[in-house]
Amino acid sequence: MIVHSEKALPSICVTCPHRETGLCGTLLESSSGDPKAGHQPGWQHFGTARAGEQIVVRNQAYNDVFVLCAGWAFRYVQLSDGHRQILKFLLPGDIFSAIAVFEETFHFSIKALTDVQLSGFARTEIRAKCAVSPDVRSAVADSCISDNRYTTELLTSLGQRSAEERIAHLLLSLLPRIAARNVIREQRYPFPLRQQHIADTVGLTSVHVSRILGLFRERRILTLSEGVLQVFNLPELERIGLLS
Amino acid sequence: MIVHSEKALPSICVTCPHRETGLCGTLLESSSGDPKAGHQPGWQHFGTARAGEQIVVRNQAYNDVFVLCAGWAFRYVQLSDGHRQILKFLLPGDIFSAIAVFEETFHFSIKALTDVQLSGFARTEIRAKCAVSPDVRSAVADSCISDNRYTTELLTSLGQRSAEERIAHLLLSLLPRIAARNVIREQRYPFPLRQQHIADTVGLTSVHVSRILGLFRERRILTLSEGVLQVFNLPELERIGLLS
DNA sequence: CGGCAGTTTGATGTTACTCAATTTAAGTGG
DNA sequence: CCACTTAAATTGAGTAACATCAAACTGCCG
Repeated sequence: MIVHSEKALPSICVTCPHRETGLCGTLLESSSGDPKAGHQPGWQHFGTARAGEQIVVRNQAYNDVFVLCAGWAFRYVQLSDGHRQILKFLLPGDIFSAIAVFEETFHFSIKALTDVQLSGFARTEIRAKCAVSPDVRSAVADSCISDNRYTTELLTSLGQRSAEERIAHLLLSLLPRIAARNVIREQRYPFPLRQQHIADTVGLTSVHVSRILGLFRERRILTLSEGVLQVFNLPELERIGLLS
Repeated sequence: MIVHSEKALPSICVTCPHRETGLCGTLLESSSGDPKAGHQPGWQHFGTARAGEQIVVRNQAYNDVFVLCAGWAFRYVQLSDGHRQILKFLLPGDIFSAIAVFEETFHFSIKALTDVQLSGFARTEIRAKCAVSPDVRSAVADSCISDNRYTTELLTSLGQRSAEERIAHLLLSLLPRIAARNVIREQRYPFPLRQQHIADTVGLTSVHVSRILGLFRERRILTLSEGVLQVFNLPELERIGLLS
């Protein structure tokens, strides 16, 4: 049930910041024949944030639709008792939330996991483009759909699966997304999550996550340390985590 | 964090079937000045299903966008080992899935909880209307947004909350939706879910759900039997289930 | 009356949490 | 390069929450 097909890659903004040649993906391309025409000041901005910094505050109003250009971030909900549910990890090219095209406020917060670069596009502009360009429309719709699908999978994982299965499933869901953005050699994936992040995603404590990862290591399935996830036995990992 | 604001009521199709006067909501209204003009054969169909019947099969292609007209249904994912995750309960007026406007296949199944009546609108027609009418566009967007929001809440509930809290939260999320469609006297809500449905929604066993409901009954918070949910102590239920 | 689906209850088992101590890793400043 | 500090990961022991299994009970319908 893992969503493997990431539709090639979201072509939005992956390479744009600080590059003369950057085509800023569907959004900019669609605005006119010339990609650069999109880079008018006033409706598009670049920004950066340090690791750990909160970028988006839940229920606060924003006039921009944001896209992550570099680094990792994550959507989450912070509860009053200190608990935190992480909803999704964002990788370069991901829209913070496709819903932002229609709504001013987010129903989750967003925090930078690593140092990040991001772009903001004025909502009014995007809506205008949406009305005109089928490409933009379908880019937004696709993002909405894949969000929905992913959330559903995670929900199913939390509701019906054991700790091992949830963690395996989470890792499996991230592998293709990482691979789409990095050259992977010897099954070594750049992986900036702390065990606490995994715990907050799959609804376990970091202590328990540590134990499960220890098990995976003992069984020579994978190791996770120093920001690198190395997978030794992918079939076994899939056997554990590929719910269907 | 409960989504209390249901935007009055989705006005789509609540009253349409078998009624001369039925205005079939935004979709039909928008098509022309005359609501009845929408009721052309060929692009709109009515249907019924018996309680327990599966209406939509996951990953199967449909040409219609469905709306529930009467009765209850639910979205779910059936796993190979017999586990089932229920994603959302559908009440009269609910679109089966707003995503269906953009995609042919559903990433979940749908089953009738009670006997139901439903309408199908040809996707091509809806897309055409979408392009033309801002009302239809925003109706679809709203449904997409509220789906996303609801799924996120349930996810957070499963990931971070105890059995009591999850069940209380689920009930609280249903109350206003039921109240928007029924006259409620003495806090008695029509409530067709079996304990197994609750269990499959919040990721518990039906045995455990029974125990928790027993506790709630002992503490005079609520009773649930014979298709009726009666709430005695709403503030207490909210104290338990209103995560924030 | 018997049968069936759903609920309740009890006894027991397992999973995952909590608390706390220890180890490891990564800086930081001398 | 080495103490010192700090965040993260690991480990162990005890506990709480929830699952599992099985039996009994309820209401309903033929």
